[in-house]
Amino acid sequence: MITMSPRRHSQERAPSQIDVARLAGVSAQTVSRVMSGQPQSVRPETARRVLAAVDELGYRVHAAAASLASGRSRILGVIIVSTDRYSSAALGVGIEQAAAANGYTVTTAAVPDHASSEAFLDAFDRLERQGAEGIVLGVPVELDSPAMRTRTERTPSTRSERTSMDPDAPHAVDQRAIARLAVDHLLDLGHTTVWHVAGDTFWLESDQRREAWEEALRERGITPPPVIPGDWTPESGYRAGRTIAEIPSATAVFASSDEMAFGLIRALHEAGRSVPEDVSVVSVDDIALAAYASPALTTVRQPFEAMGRAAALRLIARIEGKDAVGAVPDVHPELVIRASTAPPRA
Amino acid sequence: MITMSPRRHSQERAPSQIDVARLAGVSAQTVSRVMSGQPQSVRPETARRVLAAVDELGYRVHAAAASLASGRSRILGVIIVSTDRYSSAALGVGIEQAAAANGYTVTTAAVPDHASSEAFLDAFDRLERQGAEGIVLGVPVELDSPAMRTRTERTPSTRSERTSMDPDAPHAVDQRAIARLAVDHLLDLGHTTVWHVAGDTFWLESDQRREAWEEALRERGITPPPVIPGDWTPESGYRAGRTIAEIPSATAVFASSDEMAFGLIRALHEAGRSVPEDVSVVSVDDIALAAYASPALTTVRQPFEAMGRAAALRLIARIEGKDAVGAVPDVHPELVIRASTAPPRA
DNA sequence: GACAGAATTGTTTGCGCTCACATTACTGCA
DNA sequence: TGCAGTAATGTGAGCGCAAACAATTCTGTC
Repeated sequence: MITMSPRRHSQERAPSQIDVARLAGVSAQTVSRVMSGQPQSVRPETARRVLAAVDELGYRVHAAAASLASGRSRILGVIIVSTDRYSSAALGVGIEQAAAANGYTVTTAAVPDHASSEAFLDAFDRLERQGAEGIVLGVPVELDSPAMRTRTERTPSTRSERTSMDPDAPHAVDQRAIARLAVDHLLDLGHTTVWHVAGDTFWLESDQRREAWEEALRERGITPPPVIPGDWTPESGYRAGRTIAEIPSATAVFASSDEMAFGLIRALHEAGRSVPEDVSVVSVDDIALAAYASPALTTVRQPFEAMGRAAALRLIARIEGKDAVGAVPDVHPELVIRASTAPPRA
Repeated sequence: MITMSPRRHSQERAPSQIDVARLAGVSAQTVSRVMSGQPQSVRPETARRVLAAVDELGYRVHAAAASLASGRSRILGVIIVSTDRYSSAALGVGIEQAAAANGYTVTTAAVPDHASSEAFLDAFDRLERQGAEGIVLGVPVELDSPAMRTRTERTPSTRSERTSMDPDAPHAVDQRAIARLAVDHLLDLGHTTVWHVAGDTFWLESDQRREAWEEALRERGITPPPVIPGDWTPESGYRAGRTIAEIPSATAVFASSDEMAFGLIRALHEAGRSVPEDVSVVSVDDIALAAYASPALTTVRQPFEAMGRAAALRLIARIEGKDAVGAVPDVHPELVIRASTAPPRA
């Protein structure tokens, strides 16, 4: 049996810039110039020779060395919550897309849902240590603590949601608009009030939607009914549904996620109340399965991929000090009317 | 207005090992020893002084420099398909978990679904350039091409699925077992045959399940009906459902994903065929919403997180030349019986 | 055909860290 | 008390690359 060193999986040292330079008959610096790709001052003929040598040797730039020498890593960090939730996944896809399109790599640090701020700071530190030039905060976090403050001053970061601090963050969707779209739709249908199944209060979005729901109701002179708590999951939606089923006067519900709407509707059906005949339901997200619920969900779509792309793009622009890195996509929520809403029974 | 350099977001250079060493009154090497954490030969008192200096200065190891000097990056690469599909997300969570637990960082490279092998090789190269010491292949890919071969020889990689080549890969779930679980359940219920809505044939799993489905049928002397194509999405399940609705003799269907089952059931209902009274449906995955379909889905659960953890763990073990990095979790599929299956009508 | 100015290429240096080895400070035991 | 042996720390070098600057080759112009 052949013994081999555990670490070296290649037979010999990987080719370096110098090997390429030697083979192409140029200096290492010229190789560097060719590899960095910019239409720099290298004669086409020279570049061709270098590229040929690169090809022959299978040379690859050593990112760590380049990063050390240049001070730039072109790494984007992403802090995500370790769930398989649709929204996180879609957000990640968008971030990755925008990063790749601009020559950035993304490295992720997952934290548990409801992570302590220590866990969060730790994730941040891990990304900084990796050399991340910017960090997308895909998790709710207190930015005002001294510890966070020093960090965000040091390395630029963007949250993927909009806070009350920067109400106009153009890359995050307006949560209040979401609630308003949902409530107005229900009210316009003729319902006299709208109940609300909130998302996990750990997330900023939850409160923002709840507040906007209350506000929309009050504006029409309606006193908001008590909030029914939830946590995004279908299970919590189911529990909320059992509560609502006991309230005969409830004919319209605004649920803060599609997944909760699935559970909610199931509970309603089990209690003999049909949707939308007895109870109308509007939810949020428009996941792939929303159209295949029974009944198909009327929901406020969030363009998650675009949100991810927008966040990454904004961050890259900030890192590079440019005003724009191509157009930052629009991230407006949109009401998708399907079959889970109807006018109240006469 | 204050102007500031675009790149430097910190006021001055980040503290380095030497700064810490100076403050603690030790050599840089000692700082290195303390930072690398192993219970090396450093007096507790010295370590304490170093740590205090680290804290005061806010020092962080510069991963790129460490990587350059040591030749080890402790980076795990992951190639994922850029969809928000539940399975990819959950797999990613598992990988990230196992990586973090072993001191590895993960960096991702997304490729479009149905990516060309060029796109795939490109993703691989990007990860290698980042210094990934191992790569998890979360995407179906031809491993036998010369280009892939040189790459996988150079840097260890693991696919997240099981191939026919290594039927015993202990970290990937046995797709044939999945199909068998589904088919046997249906047949045992008394159905005379089982129709199959396949997943996207781009994915290895699809074919493996289809083959096992055929085999299970033949073993009981049943000639398999034609395969109905699908691509994992609820839309494709819906199309398949319309096809099946036209076949009065079809009373049992094995759909290769829960999402397709949602579409399938919807189509069946629209055609006036009820589930499970007229048609029984078994699917695969057991996503969070499976229990909230109408009817609740009988499905073969795949432990995605565990699969991800297992893949990462195996890879790390390979990188470090160890036999084990803690226990590699079990990844057996499991039939979850809910409400979408029943005996055929008398 | 000579020269300024630009285009192209080369040389030197050091990024921040860990490795391998050298040195010094300790311990225990005869 | 002294010395071997070990524990704890320090020293020099170099990982692979890009920045800064220097040197060389090209233009085009009169």
